[in-house]
Amino acid sequence: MARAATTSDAFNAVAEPRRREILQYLAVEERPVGDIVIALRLEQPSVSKHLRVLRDVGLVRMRRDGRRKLYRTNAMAIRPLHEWTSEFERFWRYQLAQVKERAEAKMAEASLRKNKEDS
Amino acid sequence: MARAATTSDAFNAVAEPRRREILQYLAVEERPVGDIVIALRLEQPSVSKHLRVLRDVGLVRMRRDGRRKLYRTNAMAIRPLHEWTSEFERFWRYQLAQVKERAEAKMAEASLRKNKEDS
DNA sequence: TTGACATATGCCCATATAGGAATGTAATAT
DNA sequence: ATATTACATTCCTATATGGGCATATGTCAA
Repeated sequence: MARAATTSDAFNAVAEPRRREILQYLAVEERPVGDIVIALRLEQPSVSKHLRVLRDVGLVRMRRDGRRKLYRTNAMAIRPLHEWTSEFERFWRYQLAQVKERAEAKMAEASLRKNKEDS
Repeated sequence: MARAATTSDAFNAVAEPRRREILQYLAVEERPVGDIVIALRLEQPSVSKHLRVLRDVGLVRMRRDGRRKLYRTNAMAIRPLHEWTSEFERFWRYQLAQVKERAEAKMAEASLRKNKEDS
């Protein structure tokens, strides 16, 4: 079997670099498909397909405006990803603290050696 | 073309549910492969393959311990994902504020109608 | 109604897996 | 040296895309 369908999971949807770019582009305000095509320099069918995936997982919302369709990022749908990554925050904070501690211990040691030499 | 190789990007690596489970399992402390196999009920070759992907993108670290190999999540490598999702935080906060505001406006309106009826 | 404009889909192809089974390999025990 | 343990890798297969191209669909203008 291959990887689970992108249409069933936000994690898979944002695994695609272009889709991440589209989400950032549409985060501020709604835009028609054509704007995305120009801004990100992608083929129109390609943009439509990515938008389809993003819509299916709820990462973007759409509303019609005449012959155009305005898309916009649904930031709320990104929260689950944010929360998942947050679970690791205390671990990397700990790692950072360790690195700092070791660096300081090294500095102190070097300082001791220096005093010994000077004496 | 298909999606970019998982081995080149942390976003792709965590798109796989099993790999996310492995990362969580290995976040607290280092564990040998066999423990992962038992804890997550996966085939050993499958675990080795996932670990290979995770290692290639730096999401886990490994050290030998006799005939075993101890793996551990490298939380720092998850920071980029956390930061990417954080870029959307102000947008979902805004959305939440909007929802709250509308709800309150509705409540106030209903309250007004109620007073009218009563009078 | 016809035509232009804005998007969405369908098709085909090449590629990237994930899982299963079998096998290879490194390190330790006897 | 040989068996055993603990992993890693390879081979094969079915499936899931993503891009390019052509075409269908929907909406508004003349």
